[in-house]
Amino acid sequence: MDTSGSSQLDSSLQDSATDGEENHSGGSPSSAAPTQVSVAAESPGVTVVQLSDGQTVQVQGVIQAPQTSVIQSPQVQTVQIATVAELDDDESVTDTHKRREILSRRPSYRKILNELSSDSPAVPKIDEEKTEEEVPVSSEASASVPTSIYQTSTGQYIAITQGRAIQLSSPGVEAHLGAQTMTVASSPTPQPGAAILQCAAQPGDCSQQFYIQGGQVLIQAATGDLPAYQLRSPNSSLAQSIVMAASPGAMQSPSSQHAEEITRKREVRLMKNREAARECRRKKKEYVKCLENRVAVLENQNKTLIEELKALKDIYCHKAE
DNA sequence: CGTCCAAAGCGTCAAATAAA
DNA sequence: TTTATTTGACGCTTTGGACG
Repeated sequence: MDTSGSSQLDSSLQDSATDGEENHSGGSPSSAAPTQVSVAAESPGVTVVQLSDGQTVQVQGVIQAPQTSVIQSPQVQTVQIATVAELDDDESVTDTHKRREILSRRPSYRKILNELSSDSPAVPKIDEEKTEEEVPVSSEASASVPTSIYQTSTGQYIAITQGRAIQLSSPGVEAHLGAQTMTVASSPTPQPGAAILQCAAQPGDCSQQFYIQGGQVLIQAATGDLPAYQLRSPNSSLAQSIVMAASPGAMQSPSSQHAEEITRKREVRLMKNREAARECRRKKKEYVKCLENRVAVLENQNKTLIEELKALKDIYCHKAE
């Protein structure tokens, strides 16, 4: 009777967790070893969670149990905890500020998910640099056979051919006329000095052909008139940001070069932030999924415990009669 | 088929926080 | 202290479904 209940609890927890995992590509954080906590429902909508190290936190609004839990189990419930939402209202500030205060106190998704995955090597760490640009795609129309094809996050295709030619294809980017020179500081390649990239317009289409000295790999490009790129050495996974040293075609005066420098820095900053925002949203979605999984697990757990309690009450009342 | 609307996504800014 | 990173907020665009 009671054993069936607990086994059902285990299986339901497992089912719920694996159901959620299907949504994650690289493995769910919820598959990580759980943090040992004890849970007590203090007030409706607020759950007080005692961590194993004695720290007490409040989790708000995860479970809205219709009944108050009355089970005083001798054994500590083990659940996984994803985050702590510390919600201290302060009437002395404006609503916007208050909201911002609350939200800004929230730990980063990166930290939360890293905590969840810290004990499970199968779960990839969040801060690991993703190399999704290195997913090969079908070879495009190129005169020489490309040895590597990369897709940037902006949808551009970069093909590196055997002859050290880098072809950048993007429907949205106009071809730059003339040659572009990019300087690379502290190149990891054996080649001394700066790497030179030349960009020549392809008359037939909007693609660009880059010739690179030193065998480095262009791995990322941004859309826009003044893109920023990353170079990666073939024998090193360490990417380095590079910048356009000259705008296409024209030599410039120092003042306009300064303006160009400012514009370029801004472009690089915007591109970085763009990528960061994208990544942040991805983390947030993952985090929300993780919480939803946890809600499902805890709801199942609550339901099972309520049923168990009811059964025990029945037995007790039967004996008393 | 065109219009409306809600949801989702994206880029940017700004503030908070972390790291150097 | 300075610089880099993270993330909420805001406005805009895109997308998909409902409706006439």
